[in-house]
Amino acid sequence: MPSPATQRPARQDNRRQALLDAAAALFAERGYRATSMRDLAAAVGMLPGSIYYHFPSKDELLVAVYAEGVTRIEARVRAALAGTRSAWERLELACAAHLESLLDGSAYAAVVVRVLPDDAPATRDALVALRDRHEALFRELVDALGLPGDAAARRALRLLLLGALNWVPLWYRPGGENPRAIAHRFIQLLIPGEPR
Amino acid sequence: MPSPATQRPARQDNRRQALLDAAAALFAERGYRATSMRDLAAAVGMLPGSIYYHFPSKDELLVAVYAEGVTRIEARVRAALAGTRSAWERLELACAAHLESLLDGSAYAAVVVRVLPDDAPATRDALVALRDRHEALFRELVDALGLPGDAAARRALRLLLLGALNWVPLWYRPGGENPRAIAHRFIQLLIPGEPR
DNA sequence: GAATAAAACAAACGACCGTTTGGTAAAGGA
DNA sequence: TCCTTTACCAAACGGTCGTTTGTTTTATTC
Repeated sequence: MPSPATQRPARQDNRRQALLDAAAALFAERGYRATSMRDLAAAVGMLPGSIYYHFPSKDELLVAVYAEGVTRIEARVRAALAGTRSAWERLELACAAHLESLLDGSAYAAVVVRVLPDDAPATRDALVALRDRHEALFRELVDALGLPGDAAARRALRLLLLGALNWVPLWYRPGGENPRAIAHRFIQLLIPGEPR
Repeated sequence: MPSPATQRPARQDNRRQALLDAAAALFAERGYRATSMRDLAAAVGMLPGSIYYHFPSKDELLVAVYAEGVTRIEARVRAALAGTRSAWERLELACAAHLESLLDGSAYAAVVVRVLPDDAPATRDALVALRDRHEALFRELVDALGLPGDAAARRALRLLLLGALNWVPLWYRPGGENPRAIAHRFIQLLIPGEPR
């Protein structure tokens, strides 16, 4: 018989989270290849070899950070959509939440757009699958707009928007417009039939 | 007295171009850090140390490739704009030319969006300056649209568009819509006052 | 054909890489 | 108390990195 949950060893994988956090910060700041296991070990105060008690390889560590990043972005976007609103409003809120994840948010989210799947070829498929999972959410939001045109047109809108959003970290400076304002501007540019 | 131009040593820097070409191809395909000087030397059939006769460092080599990439994209965009047309048509042609550079075109252009300025920190400023030079061209095109709204709105449109375009290589597959069609779809999504 | 410069070779430099191995202190259950 | 598991240290493994140095080949010029 399995022991009750309260008896589970509390000491298990204490530093795993610290490692993930440090890896996310370093990967987001310097990139995957520019971050060495020695950098990471120094950041959490252990020796390089000790990392391998918690993770089997650097690649697996990246996948773990990446998965956590996608999960966090998704959660933030879903939370922003909690109230039912108009389709365009929902899309704007999703964009704002996505952007906030990349810019204000934890380093995990930044890794998802900073580290390209080809940076760690062995993990390519895993990373792409994670990325697709998140993009499916935007597919729903765009489909809900009820726009004219075929599926290819909706796909174009989705890719246009996600590309623009994911590129923001390359030019964003904390002094300027905040993520919410940027999302609002982007959506305003895309709402049709409002010639003003 | 300087000798006439016809007497200038024709043998000067013969393989420099071959090196640049190979570097562009490798940087575009694998990224900057994933490409070693030994990979590059093997690609052009020389020994690693020989590269340093033509370029003082790997970083400088990247800057040279990057500059050539920006120059080629710019040239292609300007060529596409040769005939005078409406402002929106001009913007669409510029987008199509930009996309064709990234997708069909030489590897030089791909390096400009594949390699991020932070991948080689010492060259950051140089790469950013080159990128800005190219973006100024799009600033002109967007300003020429005569849109309502302030400069910040025009800036948002420019960054939205360039971000979306530069992200295309991450999802583009040769089988689907060609660069020209993608540019057309993107612009259609952005032309205001056409509710259909 | 000797002198000169261009362009490459051959070999190594020290530093750093991801990872492995074997040992060890400390905590928790029996 | 003994014993197992957890979590780490200490030290090294082979390999690759960007780069330097000294020498040699190759082409051009006088």
